[in-house]
Amino acid sequence: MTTRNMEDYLEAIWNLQDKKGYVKAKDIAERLGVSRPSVSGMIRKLSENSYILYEKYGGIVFTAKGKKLAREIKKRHTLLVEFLKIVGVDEQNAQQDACKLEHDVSPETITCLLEFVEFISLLPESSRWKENFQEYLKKRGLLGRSSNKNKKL
Amino acid sequence: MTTRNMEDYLEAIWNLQDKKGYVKAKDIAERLGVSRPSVSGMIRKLSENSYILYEKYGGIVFTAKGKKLAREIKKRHTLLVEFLKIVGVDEQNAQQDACKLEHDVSPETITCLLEFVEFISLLPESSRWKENFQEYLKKRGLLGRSSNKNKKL
DNA sequence: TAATAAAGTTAGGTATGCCTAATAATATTA
DNA sequence: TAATATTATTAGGCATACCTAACTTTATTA
Repeated sequence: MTTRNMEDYLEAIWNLQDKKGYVKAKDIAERLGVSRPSVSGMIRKLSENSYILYEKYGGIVFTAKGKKLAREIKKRHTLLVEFLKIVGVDEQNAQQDACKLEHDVSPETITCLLEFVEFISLLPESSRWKENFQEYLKKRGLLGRSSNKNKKL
Repeated sequence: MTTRNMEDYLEAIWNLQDKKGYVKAKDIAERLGVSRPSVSGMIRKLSENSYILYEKYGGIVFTAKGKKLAREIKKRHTLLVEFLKIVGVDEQNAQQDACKLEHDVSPETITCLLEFVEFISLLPESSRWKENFQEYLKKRGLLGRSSNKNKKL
């Protein structure tokens, strides 16, 4: 099994690979806000569990297993962000929350959220669902804020 | 600050208090699927942090601070369950997922979900939003299953 | 009330994951 | 190429949270 932390590292590695074409321990550390020794430790662990290939002082490459998992995590993340935006969470918060939530959503819930997002996107223009919801949020003064921290729970 | 674990224990205590009128370490252990020594440790911690009042071999009582937090956690949980059910997650999965998700949702997202749930419940009968969504799910064969584990991510 | 059972605590150990300080390897550049 | 700077690793420790085994306290009941 993978821990939430292993998933975070895998996702970070995936994103770095995507963005820079290669992955350095130092960059992982920066991205996750963690010390380099922590990264070293996790790299060993991910390597021992065959999610990545690694040799000391060498480069990091996904195994098939690791790639598959990283891709799933990434998809989960993207889906969550999409969903959160639909219900009115702003981009930045959506990104942050997705990172935290993505470890805990069950496959059943993932499926439901996926269906929900699709359903909304497939609604005919005439339904104006999104517009109505946005209207509703606006009326309640909840749109276009960067934070609602002080709102009632 | 509270850890995710402290929150879980506080919620368990809240629920037991609610259901039985009193709280025994043994019941907490059972509810959380954890050993009695683990409960002892956490009780000490919660007590040291003034969430509960406790004396060795005695009863457990919330402080004002603890009660406030426990109530918030509980509300968060209820909201998440409500929301998950709206998007088609079955009761049991909704309960389980809510337990895991409730620690990570930001206040802003909580607010949005709350608005969403309210918005849906306030829709006029004529909109038949829920029915349409259920219809959609049914067509895709996703309703009334106990699990969708094998569905695509 | 004395023996037994149930509940709670302490002691000691495991695993994850983080940190700083010190060391080793690789890269850079003088 | 030799000195320096960068990057990565190991060593040693801290905090959380869990466990089992042994012990203590409280409750039950014979």
